[in-house]
Amino acid sequence: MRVEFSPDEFKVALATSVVVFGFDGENLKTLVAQKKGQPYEGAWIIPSCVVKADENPEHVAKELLVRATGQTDWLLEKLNVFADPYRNPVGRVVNIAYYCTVRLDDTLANNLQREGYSWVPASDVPILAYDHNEIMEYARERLKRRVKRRPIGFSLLPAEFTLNNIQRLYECALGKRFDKRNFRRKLLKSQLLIETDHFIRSSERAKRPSRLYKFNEKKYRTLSLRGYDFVYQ
Amino acid sequence: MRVEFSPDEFKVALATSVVVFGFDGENLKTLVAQKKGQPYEGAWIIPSCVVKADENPEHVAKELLVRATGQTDWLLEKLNVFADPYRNPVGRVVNIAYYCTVRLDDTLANNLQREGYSWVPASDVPILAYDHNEIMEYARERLKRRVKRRPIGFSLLPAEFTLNNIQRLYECALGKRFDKRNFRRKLLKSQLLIETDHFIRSSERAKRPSRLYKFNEKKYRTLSLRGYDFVYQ
DNA sequence: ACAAAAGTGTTACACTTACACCCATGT
DNA sequence: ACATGGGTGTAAGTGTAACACTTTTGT
Repeated sequence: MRVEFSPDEFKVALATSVVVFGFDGENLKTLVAQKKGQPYEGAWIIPSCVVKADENPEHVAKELLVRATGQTDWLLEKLNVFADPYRNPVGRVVNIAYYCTVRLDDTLANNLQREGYSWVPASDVPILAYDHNEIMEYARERLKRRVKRRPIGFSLLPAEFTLNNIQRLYECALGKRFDKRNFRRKLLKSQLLIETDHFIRSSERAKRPSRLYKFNEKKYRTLSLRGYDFVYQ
Repeated sequence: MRVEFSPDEFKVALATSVVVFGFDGENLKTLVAQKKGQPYEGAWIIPSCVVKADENPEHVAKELLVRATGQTDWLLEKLNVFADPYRNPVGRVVNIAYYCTVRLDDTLANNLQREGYSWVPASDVPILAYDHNEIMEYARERLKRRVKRRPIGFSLLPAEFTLNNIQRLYECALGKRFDKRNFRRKLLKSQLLIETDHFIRSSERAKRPSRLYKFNEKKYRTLSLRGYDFVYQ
């Protein structure tokens, strides 16, 4: 068991990647970028950044998102480290990956487009450079677990949403279908939703408008404190 | 988004730590070591090791365990990375942590003692150097989740064990008590146990011997393949 | 009027929980 | 005989899953 470091052991570089998930009302999306410069020029990658030896990877990841979107309130969660010796051809680079969820809206989409990012369906991610598909897969699993265990879904939805929206989101995130009646019953029983007086038409073809709900944050905080878990599986 | 590395960004060192859990039939234990040399001489730490820039951290972690115990079949699971910039006073050291479970027996205990390791109760870990208490806490949570979700408990038990053993193990790992009748019913229904014809007396004071069971690995493999989750919470 | 999606209840079954006594054995 | 932990069953309640029709609205 050797835990002393000699100077020539400080030879590793750090990178950070952030998997961002968004939901457009229909499908779950994730953010990718196109790599400039060698190696892998033009290849798709997860938004990523070099971390210098004196930097905090989470800060660097946050700054990356702030620059890309102009938006400042990012709640990142550490995913894991990806550290295969030969994952990067230029040398030993250890990647510390994060993930987060975001409310997709037009301003955000436009800012990102200007910066060269694209949203792709989370269920159909292209081949990515390095080991980024592995990181993406890991993030996907984490999202599944989070969605099952707490009402994280709300961070992907607009402030007001329909029960159909949230059911669709859960179906995308977990990759299965739910019975409408059972889903609603369970969700409403949790008291995490507040019924509003607003209605919206889900599409051109839909005639009858559907009711909008909002997230009961106060209730959620109370439930969390008591160790409540949402659990939908 | 900068993903090009300049040579002077390869300045970070890697370490790996392995949290090892064992169960002695009564209590859940974890392995600690005493640090030699500065800094933190004599402090308790999680078994840890330097990872050179061309090494695979999981291999290094495995070798550490092989050296310490003489035992070679280690199934490590990556926990996470611990990468605060100032977690190590000698420079930027990024720690990639693993955990594993082991059947505690006398040979193992003796080998470890010779190497300067000690088992401490998992519920009462001393203050550790660096951010090792944080790593330990993280491992503890992971163990909880694993125990809930799959019959990982068996990897902590001897080949044959009593229902009281396994209940005690679950109670230690999850930090709560279970009703004996309900616990047994649930466990036996899962068909993951095979009843043997062997009996053992749990202690000097116990008069009636209790029946030994063994793990039904075949059944488990079938169930796993079908996406079965053990789930005890 | 019709097309489209919104919304709504009931029943059977499985699982969970709470609970207390007799049994087998060694001393 | 008694002390010790080993072992067992039942009933009430809760949650889950399967199932199809009516309502509202825009065109």
